[in-house]
Amino acid sequence: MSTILDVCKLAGVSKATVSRVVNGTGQVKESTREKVFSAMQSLGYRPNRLAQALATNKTHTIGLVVSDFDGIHFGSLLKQAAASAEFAKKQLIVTDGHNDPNYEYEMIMQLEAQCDAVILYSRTLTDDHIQRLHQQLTIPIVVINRDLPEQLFHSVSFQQEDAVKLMMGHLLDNGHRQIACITGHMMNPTGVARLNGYKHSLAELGVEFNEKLVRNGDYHMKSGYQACKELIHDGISFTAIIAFNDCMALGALRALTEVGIKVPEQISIIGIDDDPVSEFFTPRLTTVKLPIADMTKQAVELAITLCDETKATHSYQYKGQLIERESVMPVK
Amino acid sequence: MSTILDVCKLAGVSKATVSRVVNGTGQVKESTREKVFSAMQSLGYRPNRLAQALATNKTHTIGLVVSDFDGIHFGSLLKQAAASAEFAKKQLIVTDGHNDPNYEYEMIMQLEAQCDAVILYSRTLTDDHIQRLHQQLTIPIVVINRDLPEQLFHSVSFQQEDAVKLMMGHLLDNGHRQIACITGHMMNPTGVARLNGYKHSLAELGVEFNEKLVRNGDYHMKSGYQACKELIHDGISFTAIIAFNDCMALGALRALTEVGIKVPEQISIIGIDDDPVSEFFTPRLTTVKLPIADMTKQAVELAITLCDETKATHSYQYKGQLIERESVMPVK
DNA sequence: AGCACTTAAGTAACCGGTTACATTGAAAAT
DNA sequence: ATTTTCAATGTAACCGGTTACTTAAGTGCT
Repeated sequence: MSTILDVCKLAGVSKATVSRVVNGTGQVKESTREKVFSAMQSLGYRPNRLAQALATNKTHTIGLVVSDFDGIHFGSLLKQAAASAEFAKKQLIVTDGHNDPNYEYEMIMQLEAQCDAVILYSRTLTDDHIQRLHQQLTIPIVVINRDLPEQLFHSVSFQQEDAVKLMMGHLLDNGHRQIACITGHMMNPTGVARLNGYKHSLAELGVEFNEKLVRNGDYHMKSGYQACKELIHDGISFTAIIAFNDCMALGALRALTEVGIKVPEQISIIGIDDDPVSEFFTPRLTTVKLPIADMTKQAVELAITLCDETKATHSYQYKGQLIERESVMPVK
Repeated sequence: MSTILDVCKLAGVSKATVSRVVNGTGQVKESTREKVFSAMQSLGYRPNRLAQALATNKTHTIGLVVSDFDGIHFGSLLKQAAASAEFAKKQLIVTDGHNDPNYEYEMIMQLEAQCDAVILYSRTLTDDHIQRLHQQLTIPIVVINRDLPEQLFHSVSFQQEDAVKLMMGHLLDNGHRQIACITGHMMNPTGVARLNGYKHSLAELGVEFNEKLVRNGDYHMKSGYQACKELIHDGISFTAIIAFNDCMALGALRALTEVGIKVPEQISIIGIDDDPVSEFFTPRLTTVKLPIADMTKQAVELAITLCDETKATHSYQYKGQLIERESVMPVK
């Protein structure tokens, strides 16, 4: 791996000159430029990005920190983040926090020298942690999918509760009153907000909340499947199922299909996410779209903007959008 | 962001001493160590990894280069890679090559100073490119999911052709002779190897190859759906479908379901991958497992090993494994 | 020819660490 | 008491770049 010094020797010029032609800064005589170029060429010289970063305090890298790689949206998030970063010619460093807020905090602080900005998709960090990060870090931080005290941070979030209300509204409009609910993890804000959406929708129509209709899932298909099996096994009566993501809805669909219950004729199902697979199941799943890719793209673009520009707080809120397909029909 | 010099001043010692206590190297008097520790503490000092990397020529980072983020396995690959790297306390830098071999080549060369090893999941780079990379790079490179001249490189690969033979064998054993084939991109080695598997299996049983039974797909559900619709529309006669991944198989399943053709009673379907969703469709999809997560884990571990150790060529080959579920039955 | 001004290139400090080597002081050995 | 030994620390070079400042060589103008 040749360094700038090798180029200097071969071209017979100083480091400064090589640096100038590499970066296209300052004045360099055409003939010198050519000498340097051909030296670089024949050595296969490539500037060491680490050294550049150290010298300029610009890394052209953005950090992505997630609480846990097993999170359900992580795949598409990472994919979109990688694509968006790449598009802007930034590198992406990926880190997870092992679901441990302190560890995660430390990881983020570590990234400071290595990134120009960091994107945080956390479900374990408290608001207080994030607050502190914001104060301590000299680089901007963009928080994704998290509702935070307004106007305090750069953030890209999703209206969780409203999205669930949209789902419930659709079910209620179709006459459903006994609506089973398959939740996600209840330790994090998303799960809580969504459950609130469920409860509030019920309350608004004066339908009594029935604990037996609520089952915990973990966002994976299997848990939706199991939750639904339990519901059936327990002999609970319901006409519709709302699941806190499409995967679990699809798992529930499978469970119903197995025992010969027809969807949507006997039971309606609605999910959230608009997972690409949802429209390939039979019946095609009705859902509320959660535009995680768009949100991620927005977050990365915001982060990149913040690398160079001022610090006025930006925040974007995304709303769910009902996608009617075939898994919901009016109750008989 | 405080530097080592700040710590020096506060603790009243030299850079060397601070470095020693940070790294636990050399001899340091206990009382000095404490002074330094408390200085670090009160400053919230964290060593600059960039500077460390530059000085030690150790980055504790591995690079992951893929041809294109849209590749079908990319999500799970990235997820597993991120998790494995994290587990070994390495950072991960992710880059894609825009499906352009020269750009990709350049990206990899760029990574040299930033990583201790790189993992390459490429479908555009030629063997010759990889050969050259191997010669030029001073860091090890692990090639994943690619069959290369034996013993030349570190690699983790999958027996593509054999896997398809496994699928075909299962269909043929069940009496199928008119087997439609939904392929993937045919520009890359994987697609070609798989199609060979299809052809050779047919040839071994003396079944004539019929071009009309072969349709190109792009590994996404929609393309499987469309390919199947075309097959039906063209009035081609077949008793089974083999698809070059589960997604397309599932798309085909959907297409058949839509037109009222029963799977597997009328038509059998087999896929490859063992996508997590496959067992939630009805009927549950019979498939051949492609252990992409295991392979990725292996590749990352290999890469990490190579960071420190010698250079004897390692290569791992994975085989497909038939997972019989419900989408294949004997032909009538 | 003499002067100011511009262009082209070099010098050296700096980014934030590591590390080979030198130095110091005290304990151990003679 | 003197020498040896070694633990503890400092000095300075180095990693591979960037960049403010300086210097040298042209160029144009009177």
